[in-house]
Amino acid sequence: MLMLLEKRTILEHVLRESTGMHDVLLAEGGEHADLATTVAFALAKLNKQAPARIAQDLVAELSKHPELAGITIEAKGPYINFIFGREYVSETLKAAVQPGYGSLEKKTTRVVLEHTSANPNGPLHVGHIRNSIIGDTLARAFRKAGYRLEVQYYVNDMGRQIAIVVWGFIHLDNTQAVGEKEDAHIARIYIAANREIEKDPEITQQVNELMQLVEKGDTPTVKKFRNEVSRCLEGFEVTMKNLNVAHDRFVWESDFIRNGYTERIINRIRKLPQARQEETLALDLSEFGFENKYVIRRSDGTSVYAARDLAFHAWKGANFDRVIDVLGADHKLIGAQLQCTMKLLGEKVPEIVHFEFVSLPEGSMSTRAGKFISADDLITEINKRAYDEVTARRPELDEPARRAIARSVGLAAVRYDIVKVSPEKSTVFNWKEALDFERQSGPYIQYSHARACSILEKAGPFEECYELETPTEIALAKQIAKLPMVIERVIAELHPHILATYSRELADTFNSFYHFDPVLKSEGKVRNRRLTLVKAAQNTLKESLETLGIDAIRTM
RNA sequence: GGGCUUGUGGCUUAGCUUGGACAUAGCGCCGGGCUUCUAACCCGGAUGUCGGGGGUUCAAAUCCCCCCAAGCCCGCCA
Repeated sequence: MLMLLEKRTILEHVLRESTGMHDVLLAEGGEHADLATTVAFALAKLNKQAPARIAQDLVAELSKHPELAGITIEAKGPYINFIFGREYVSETLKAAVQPGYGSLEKKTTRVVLEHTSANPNGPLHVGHIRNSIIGDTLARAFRKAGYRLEVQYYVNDMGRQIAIVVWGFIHLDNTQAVGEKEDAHIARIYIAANREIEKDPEITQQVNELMQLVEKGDTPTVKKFRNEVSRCLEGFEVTMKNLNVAHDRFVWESDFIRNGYTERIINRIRKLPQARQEETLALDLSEFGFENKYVIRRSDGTSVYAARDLAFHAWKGANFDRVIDVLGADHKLIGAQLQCTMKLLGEKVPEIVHFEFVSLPEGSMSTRAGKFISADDLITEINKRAYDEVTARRPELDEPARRAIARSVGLAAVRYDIVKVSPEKSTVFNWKEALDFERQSGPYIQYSHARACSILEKAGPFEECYELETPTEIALAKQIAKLPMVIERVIAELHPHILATYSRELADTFNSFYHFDPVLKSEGKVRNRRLTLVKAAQNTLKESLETLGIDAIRTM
C-alpha cells in the first residue's frame, strides 16, 4: 500500500551504504524524476571532485544494485534521478482501485480532537467555521490514517458572554421571531444586552451577580444558563450538519466544577514550586518565558477559565493517548501557558493547531457588535448560486436532483475555499472567491470525479489491466500513488491544506489525461488499461474528497 | 513596549520543517480549442528585486542577524 514510502526507504538505505553519508539528501524529483538526490554536491566537497563526475560514478554503481531493479537511475549533471518503472505503476493501480484506498494501517492510539468550541452567544460565523473545517478535515484524516478518534466540542457555558445573554433574556423583550433560528435569536438578544450595558454600566453588576450564582451552583440560574446554551448549540448543530461537520461528544465546562476536577487540579497546582498564593492563586512561569503570572483562582475563591481548562485537559490526557486542540490564534499565549503547566504537573501535553484570523474587508468580526457574516448566510447564498449553476447546466434534471447536486456543490465550495489556505495565514473573507466554482475550487475536483464516473458508467464491464504506456497515463498513476503519503503528511504536520493541494493537483492531472487520452473510443487492451486507470483515479478522487468532507457526487 | 504569526506577478496562493535543476497554481489579461468519454474543462502567451538590507554557503524563497509593514496576544474575561 505504501509503495512510495517503501521505495524511499530502500533508496535511502542503499544510498547511505554506497556514499557513506548519513544524510543522503533524497527529495521529490518534481518534473525530472520521482525521487532525486543532490548528495553529489556534498560528496564533491569532501572528495574534492566535480559533482557531475561523482554523480556519474554513483549512478554506475547504483544501477548494478539488485534492490534497485526496475528503477531507472540517471545522472543529470550533479543531480541523480530515480524514475520508477512499470512494476511501481501497476502495483499502484492494483492498490488504487480497491475500496478505501489511501487508508493507512489501523493503530491502537486513541486520539481526542477538540475543535470549534465557539462561545454560545450567537451563530457560527465565517471565522468559527475555519476552525470547524480545519478540525473536521484533520479528524477525517486521522480516521483515514487508522487512528481511534473521538471528536469533542468544549461548551463554554459559564462565561461572561453567556451571562450577558441570560441577563438579556430576563430583562429585555425576548420574543423569538417567526422562523428565527435559535442561535440567531440569541445573538440578537446578546447584541441588544450589550447596547444596554453601554448605556448603563450598572448592569455589569447584575451580570456579575449572575456569574457568581452559577459558580455557586444556584439551581434556577444554572438552569437558565443551560437552557440558553442548549438552544444556541441546537443552532450550531444545524449549521455544522450543513457543513458535514460532526462531533462525538459535547463536554460542558461547568461539569468540571461540579465533579470536583477543577478543585483537584487547583490543589495539585498549589504544590508546584512555581505557585504563588497571595490574594489569588497564580503560577509564576517567568522561567519559561511567560511575563505575566498565570492566574488560577480569584481572590474571592472562584476559579477562572484557565483552571477549568486545566481540569478538562487532565481528564482528556487520562483517557486518550494524544490530545489535539484546534484553536484560533488568539489562544496562542494561553495555549502555551496551558501546555507549560500540564508539563509541570506531569500530565500529557496537548498538541495545539492554531489558525490565524478571518476578517471582513471592513475589519475584524465581532459578535457583540453584530459585525459578522454567519455561516448560515454563507451557506444559503452559496446554495442559491449553486442551484442556478446546476439549473443552467443540467436543465433536464428534475428539481430535487438539482437541489441535491447544488447542496453538495455549495458545500464543496465552502469547505475547499477555507481548507485550501494554510492555517497560519490570516485571511479576508471574499464573497467572489467563496462563490467560485471554477479551478482551485471544491466543485472543480468534484467535476473531475463526476467525469470519471460518467466514463465508467458508459463503459460497462471490462477486464482490469495494469500496464500503462503513455506519459499522461503514467503521470496520472504516479499522482494517484501519492495519496497514502499525503495522508501521512497531513497527520504528521497537522496541516489539512496539504490534502487540499494534492486533491486539486490530482484533478488537474486527471483532466489533462481526460483531454489527451481517449478512453471509450480506444479499443482492446488500451481501452482496458485506460478504464482501469479511470477507475483508480475515480476512487482516489473519491477518497480524497471524502477525507476533505466533500461529497464525491457521481453526476453534476 | 514585549511576544507569536504572516509578507511570493495587478489580486489570491503552494513551496520554507530536510538549502540545490527554468519559483507552484488559480483569478484577471492576450490568443486558441465543443458534429469527439460532462467546456464547472483543456492548450499556448505576457506578467516575479520571493517585503527591504546584511550574513553563511559552491548554491538561499528556504538557514542566521537587523529593519519595515500587516494580523493576533500581553485581564482576579472566556
